[in-house]
Amino acid sequence: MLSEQPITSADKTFFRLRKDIVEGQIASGSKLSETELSTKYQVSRAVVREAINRLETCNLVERKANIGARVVALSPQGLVQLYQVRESLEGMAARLAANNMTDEEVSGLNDLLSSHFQEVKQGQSYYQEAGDVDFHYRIIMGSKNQHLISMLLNGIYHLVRMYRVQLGMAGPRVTTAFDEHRHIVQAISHRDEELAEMLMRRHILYSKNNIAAKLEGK
Amino acid sequence: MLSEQPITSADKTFFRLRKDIVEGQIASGSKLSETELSTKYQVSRAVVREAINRLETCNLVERKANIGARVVALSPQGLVQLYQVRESLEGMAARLAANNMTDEEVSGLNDLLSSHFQEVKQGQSYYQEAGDVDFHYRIIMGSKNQHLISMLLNGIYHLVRMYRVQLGMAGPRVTTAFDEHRHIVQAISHRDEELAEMLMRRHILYSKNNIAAKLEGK
DNA sequence: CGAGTCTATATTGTCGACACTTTTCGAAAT
DNA sequence: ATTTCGAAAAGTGTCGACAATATAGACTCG
Repeated sequence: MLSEQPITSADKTFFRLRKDIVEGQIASGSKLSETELSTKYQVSRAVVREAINRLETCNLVERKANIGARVVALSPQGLVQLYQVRESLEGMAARLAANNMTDEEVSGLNDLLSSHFQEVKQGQSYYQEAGDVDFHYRIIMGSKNQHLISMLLNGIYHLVRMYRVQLGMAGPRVTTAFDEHRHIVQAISHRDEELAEMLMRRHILYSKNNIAAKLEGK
Repeated sequence: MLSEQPITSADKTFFRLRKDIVEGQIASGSKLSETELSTKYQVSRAVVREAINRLETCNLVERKANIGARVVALSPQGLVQLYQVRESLEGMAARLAANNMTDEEVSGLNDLLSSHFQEVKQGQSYYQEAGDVDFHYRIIMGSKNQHLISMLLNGIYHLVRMYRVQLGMAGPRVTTAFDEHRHIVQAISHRDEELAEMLMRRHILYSKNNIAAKLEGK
C-alpha cells in the first residue's frame, strides 16, 4: 500500500533499522554504532551510514559530526511539540483534501470507513492501528501537496508511530476515534474545507491528550 | 548568526553545492553526476554522496536508486504548494513565538526592526534580503518548537530562497514588507497569538502573490 | 587524593577499487 | 529505413582499508 519496495541494500537496512527503532527493539536514546550494525546486518559500513542518514531525515536519530548517531529520546515535551505540528499539518491536509480529492477517492475513503465499521463491530480492535494509519494516509495523499505529503510521511509519521507503539497505544479509543473519522469523511464529502480542518485538528488533539494521559500515568 | 560552521569535508561540499543550486549556478532540473562533482570539488565520491543526501533532505534535489540525483525543477504549481505549507508553518511559528519568546528576544526583534528602518530610510534596499531572512529566522527560532524549526530551516527555507533568487526578487516590496514586519512584531510584543499568526499568514500570502506575478510576467 | 595530561583504543570520516545497473550506440534482421 | 538485440560505456551501489577525530584509561604532578 505504501509501496516502499526495497531496492538497494541500503533500503533494506534502512527499513530494518527503522522498524527496530519504532518498535523499541533498539532503545530510544541509545547509540548507533556503525561498525556494530554493519557486522550485525552483514553489510558494509557505507550501507549503514546511508541508512542512518535517512533515519536522520525521518527525525528518528540525531547525528553529530565525529561523534555518531543516537536514537531520539522520547519526552513529554517532545510529544507536545510533535503533535503541535501534526495538528497544524494534518488539519491543513484535511482542508486541502476536501478541495482536491477526486470523487473516486472520496468514495474509496467511505468504503474504508465501512470496512472499519464491520471490523469494529466484530470486535477486531487489533486492526485499528493499521486502519488508522491508512485513514490518515489517504487524506494526506488527498491533499495533493507534495511538500505536505513529504513532511508528514517522511518527516513525522514514523516518529508518531514510535510514540504510540512504545507507550502501548494498541487498540484503545477505537469507537470514539471511529466516529471522529466518520465526521471528517462527511465534511470532506461535502467539500467543507473549514469543517474538515477543524474536525481533523480536534481529532489529533484528542489523540494527543489520550497519549499524554498514558504518559502521565507511567 | 545561523552558526552553520563547516566541520567535515562533506559539510563544506554540501554548503558549496547548496549555494550553487540556490543561486542557479547549477541549473534547476539538471543532473548531478557524482563522479563529475567529485573531480570538480577534489573530494571523493563518498563525500559527494553524503552532500547529495543532505540536499535531498533540503528538498533541493531528488534522488532515484541506480539512476542519480537531479536538481528540483521550479514551477508555478510548485511555488503555490511550497507557499501553502510555508504560510501554515510560519503562521504557526508566529503564534508560538508570541507565547514563547522571552522579553529579551522580543526587544531584540524590535531592535532589528529599528535598524531596518534606518537602512530603508537611507535607501539601502539591497540589504532587504538578508534582513528579511533574519527577521523570519528569529521568529521561527522564537517558536521554541524543534520540529517546526527543523521543517522550516532544513526543509523549505533554502527552496524558498531558490525561488526568490532565481526569479529576481532582490529588493522590491521593501517598504510595504517593512510595515508588515512591524505589525507582526507589535502583535508578538502584545503577546497576541491570534493576531500574530494572522498577520504572518497574510504577509506570506502577499509575498507569494508578488512572486507569482513575476512568474506570470516572464 | 584529585586534577590534569598523555597515550592507547575505539569510532567516525574519507578514499580508491570493484560490482552491479542503466544507458548508449552500433550491428543485424526484417 | 526501422526495429530489435547485444555489447560497450558510463554511472551508481557496495566494499575494505586508511586517516582523522574522539573517548577511555593510566600516569604524573600538585
